[in-house]
Amino acid sequence: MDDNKGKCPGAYSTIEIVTGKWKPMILYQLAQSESVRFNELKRLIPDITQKMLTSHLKELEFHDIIDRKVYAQVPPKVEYSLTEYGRGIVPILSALQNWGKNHLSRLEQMYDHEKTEING
Amino acid sequence: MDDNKGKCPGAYSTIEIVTGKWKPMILYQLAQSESVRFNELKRLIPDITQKMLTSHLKELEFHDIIDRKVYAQVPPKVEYSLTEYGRGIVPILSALQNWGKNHLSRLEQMYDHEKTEING
DNA sequence: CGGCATCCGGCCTGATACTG
DNA sequence: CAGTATCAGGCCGGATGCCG
Repeated sequence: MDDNKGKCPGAYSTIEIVTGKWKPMILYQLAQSESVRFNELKRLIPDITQKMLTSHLKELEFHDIIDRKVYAQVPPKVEYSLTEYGRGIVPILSALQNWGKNHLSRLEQMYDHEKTEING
Repeated sequence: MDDNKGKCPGAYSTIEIVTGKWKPMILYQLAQSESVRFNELKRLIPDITQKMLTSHLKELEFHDIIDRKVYAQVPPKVEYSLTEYGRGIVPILSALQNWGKNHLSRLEQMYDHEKTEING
């Protein structure tokens, strides 16, 4: 990793890429299948707006994390998929998820503990 | 905010915690030593403002990632350190950093390649 | 030394309407 | 189907000044 005087550990580039309210879930969904169409993604992530989905997909494509394949036909068809490079992020997502799940159950435990104290 | 019927990976809780322009670096710095004082952190992260440092530290403390130890004395002294729990994040930071470094060197390679093509 | 309060600008996000 | 365009709001981050 970067030395101290270089101040910023390389984490930022990753965080910048993974950050965004929906990017982790987009990547997660893409990691589940070979390729996903635009509206399918929208269906898989109901709360996302088209604008956010589009812009995030664009960013991810720019960073060469995902691949965008356009079929010149009517009706239009666009498929998104993780690039070989993008698959390198999956383990990080997993780590994030594992930690997050762990964290959530920890929170629940603390909550239960509180309840127990109150009820007991 | 998490699960849309279990579809959302727990990544969010982690991202929420680690996200913030400076949090990764704060955690990184704290991971380097047993404990760090407020102004020391500010010195280690020159570009951060006091406000951001304070608020981020508060959030991290709230999430039980870091410990805040106040010495009732003059001049005041406050030390921050990773909690045992917080140390669980370090591997994630490392993964982030590794991927980030990889990514950066990849970018450099692409840049060099472009230059070569232009110059050649 | 280690904060907090206030104000402010910009980016991120979102709702809605339109296009090829 | 897969976007683009426009407008609006809210939160994040930054600068400055005050306090124990």
